[in-house]
Amino acid sequence: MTSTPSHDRAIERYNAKDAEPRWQQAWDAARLFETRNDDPRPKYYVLEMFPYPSGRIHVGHVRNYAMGDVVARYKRARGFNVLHPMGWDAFGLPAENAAMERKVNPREWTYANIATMKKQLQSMGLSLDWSREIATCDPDYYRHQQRLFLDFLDKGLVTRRTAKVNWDPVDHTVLANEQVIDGRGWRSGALVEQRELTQWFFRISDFAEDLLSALDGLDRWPEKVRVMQKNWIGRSEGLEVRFSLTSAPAGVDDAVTVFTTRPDTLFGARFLAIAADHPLAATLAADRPDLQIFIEECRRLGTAQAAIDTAEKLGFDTGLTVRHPLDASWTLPVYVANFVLMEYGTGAVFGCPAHDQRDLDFAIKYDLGVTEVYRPAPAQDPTPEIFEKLKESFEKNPHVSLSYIDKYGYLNEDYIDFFRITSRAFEIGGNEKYTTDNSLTKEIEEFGQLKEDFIRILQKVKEHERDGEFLYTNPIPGCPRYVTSIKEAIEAAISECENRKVGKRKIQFRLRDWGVSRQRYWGCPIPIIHCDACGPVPVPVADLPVKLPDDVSFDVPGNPLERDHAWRNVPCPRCGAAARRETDTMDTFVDSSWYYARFTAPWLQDAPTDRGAVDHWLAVDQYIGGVEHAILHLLYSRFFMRAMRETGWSGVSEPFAGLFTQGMVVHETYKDAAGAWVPPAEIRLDNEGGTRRAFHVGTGAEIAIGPIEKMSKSKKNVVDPDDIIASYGADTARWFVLSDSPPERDVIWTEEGVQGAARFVQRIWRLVNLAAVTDGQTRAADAPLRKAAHKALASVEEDVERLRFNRCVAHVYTLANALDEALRTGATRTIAGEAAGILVQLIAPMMPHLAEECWQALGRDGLVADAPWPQVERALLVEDEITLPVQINGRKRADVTVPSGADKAVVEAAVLADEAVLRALEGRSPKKVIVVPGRIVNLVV
RNA sequence: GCGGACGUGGCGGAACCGGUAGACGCACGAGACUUAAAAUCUUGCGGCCGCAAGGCCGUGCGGGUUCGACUCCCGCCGUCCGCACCA
Repeated sequence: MTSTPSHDRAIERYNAKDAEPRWQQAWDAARLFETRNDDPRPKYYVLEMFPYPSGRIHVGHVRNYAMGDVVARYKRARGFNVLHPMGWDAFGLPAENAAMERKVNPREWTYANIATMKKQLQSMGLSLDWSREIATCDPDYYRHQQRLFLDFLDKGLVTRRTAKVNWDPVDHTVLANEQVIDGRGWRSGALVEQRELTQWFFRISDFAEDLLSALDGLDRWPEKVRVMQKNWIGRSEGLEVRFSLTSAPAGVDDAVTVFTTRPDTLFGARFLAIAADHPLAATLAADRPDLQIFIEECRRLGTAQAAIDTAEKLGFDTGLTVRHPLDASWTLPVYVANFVLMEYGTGAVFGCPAHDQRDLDFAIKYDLGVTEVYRPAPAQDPTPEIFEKLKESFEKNPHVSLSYIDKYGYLNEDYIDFFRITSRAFEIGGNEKYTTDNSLTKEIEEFGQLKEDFIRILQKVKEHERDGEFLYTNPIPGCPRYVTSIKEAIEAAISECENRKVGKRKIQFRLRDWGVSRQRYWGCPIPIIHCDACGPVPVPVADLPVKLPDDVSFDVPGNPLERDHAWRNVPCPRCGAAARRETDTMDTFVDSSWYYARFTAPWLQDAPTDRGAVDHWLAVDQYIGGVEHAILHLLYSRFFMRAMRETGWSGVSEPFAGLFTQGMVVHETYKDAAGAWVPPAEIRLDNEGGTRRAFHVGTGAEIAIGPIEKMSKSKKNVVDPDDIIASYGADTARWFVLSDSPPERDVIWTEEGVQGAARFVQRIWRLVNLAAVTDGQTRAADAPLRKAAHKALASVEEDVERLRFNRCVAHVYTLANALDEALRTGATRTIAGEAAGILVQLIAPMMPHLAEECWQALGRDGLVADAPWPQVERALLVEDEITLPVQINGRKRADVTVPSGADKAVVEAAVLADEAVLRALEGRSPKKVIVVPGRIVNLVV
């Protein structure tokens, strides 16, 4: 007997509003997500980047946490002891801005936001261990950060020095290099000024080499992020070389040191250029008003960036000259130039106009001349006669062609092609493809038995392709006149300079130390007391935390800590004399650099971490967050783990073994006739006849649909998760953000999409309820259903592991369709119930509340959130029969069905007996039959 | 300028290691149920030709390798992202 899913039984609609809080309470009551450190099961640490408590969560958070929750719930079902904590990145400027604008206390404002957002997150039904919740603004958190600071200081990982810093005139604070984007503050957008201040620095550059090389081991990080960090660290190898001044003015070094990655072009040097901030420039400017003016101008233009491309290269001739390090008879003029950066290398460069566009521009402008060092080897195309000769001779005897290479000294594309042809002719390549570079390498690897000569030719081809060939017109001593590799020349130049003691090999990094001092109130106080006699003295560990004062006012701009004399004036811990607290607080990126480690034992009172817990849980197995933190947060955290290792607080050095950067949630924009932005909540969409139109709900006026953009308050294209959860439920919202796009790409939030998700929630509910009571008797319907269930199960497993949630969603739909079909064709209750159970478990990580409700409807015991993951029956995944497409000359002409294990001969016979095949062959007999077992058959006629 | 990613129906996307292009969803069309609507169900849905069977074309463009190319190679075009006077 058959039943129609929708009609024969009245099933109440699934009521998310009622069910969701009920199941959230059930999970809480069972303390399901509280994780114990001593649990013997294998650990799995899944973490999403913790939010800043700005006020309310946004859909971006929903997407981020939904993804993390899928992983957490799945891994839990797979038998892992999962750590999935949540906290608050709670220090930062918005709290102070709110204090100034609304006269609220930053602490109260922050904690109120935390309360709101926590409620919102809880309404999403996330499997979080709230017992480990931390807020970085809590003294119980930042006291340990102060301890780490002191320990780092003790180990020499923190220094204090005067430095030119990026000053944000709007936020009244210093910014790290990483926080200056296009010369503007990352938060305020104000043009950054340069100021000279005494600052605390974390010596991240001490770890530059390790931070760089360890990137290779982070194979579960996106390539993109690794490349960005690699570029940011910016390692370059080269030479530091001294150009001695012909006559040094009093009070300056008698030489200018220059860093170069191209010492092989030293003999192309025509001038020396130093930065406007170079000490030599400063000294000279003391009694040179015109130079002083020039330097001022450079500074003004310096960070303005407006259009560095169009900015003219400007120089100022100091009148000084230097001697060439390799030939004292050469002298070169010294310029102050606006394109030289004091922050990189030594703040001085030598200009080689022949081989650098920028140097050439400068040399032309100031008439400094050009000396050529390299000239490309002359291109000699082989005449057809020569080519034929080569070919012929190779065919006769591969060795002969060597003499041609020696004789003509060139290798060009034709020649390379020639080798491909000839090598195939000799059947040394077999079926292998010949591509330019890889295959040549492969060739060398695979055919190691080839005659040495041949290998030599191939290698020479490769070198040619990589470096070109150059004639060294003005060679460095000890370097051949003719080079195939620039590297060779560079090496020669470095050894020559080292031999003559005018320079030394140098590895230069772009990465600078991390300045952490911030002239702000709402941050972690730096635990230092300044004493006139003793200098900066660390606060004794016993006196921690240095707590922020609570009663502060923001009536005047600037840092209220500086005005709080009661807080500020304290005796020196060393000598007891009157002293002052450090009033700077730490960059908030410090707070987020180790919170994931604190989560492993957040209850500890006396220490930042417990070594056992940290070493057990770290590295985080799966970290998920926005790509905007690719450099700042992720690099700082990597530094922090290393610093904590040095100070004994951790035994690991990489915090995040797996990293995933999810895309944004974007939305259409809407503009009314007056050009004002209209929020989606006020829009009614009409899709009549496939044409999308938007109307205002209130006025009915047509609204223009604009481009899809990142959700922003200014364009009002924002949807509030609370509204979505209120009208559709958390599961619908979670399902939608996981469903439409691959997780690393942006997802477009659409009303239609959300409604589709909501419909599916009801459909699952209906199907599961029908499966629970179906009285079907058609055994034939059972087998395909079981097969479909286990196929979906296997596919979801694979795709969750690879975080391809959009594909998981598709597999679930496919199983739902199969269950629907099976119910309609009368599958038995046992099998329908089993399949429905699998379906429920598959959706459980994504739509946990609905899954519980369904689990109950199926009469299963306990909570699905606590149920072990079902076992795939591999036998069901194997088909008995398989339908193979048959191609004739690469075009599909027929299908044949054969037993799945059939060997080639059987398949071939079946194909050649097939009617459709015979018809398509039109009496021709195939020249060749290609059978790819289990895949395809192709007949060549 | 340097580096990276991407380009597939009306839309989001799928297609494993080179083996039936368009899974799954959204939107849309036709139909059923309904007084009606919603919900639900059935069905169609890359383009062109055809009543149909079927055929031809089709994964940004142009070439190539292969029995066979969205996938590999060469050369273009376009979009997005990151870095950018880095010596």
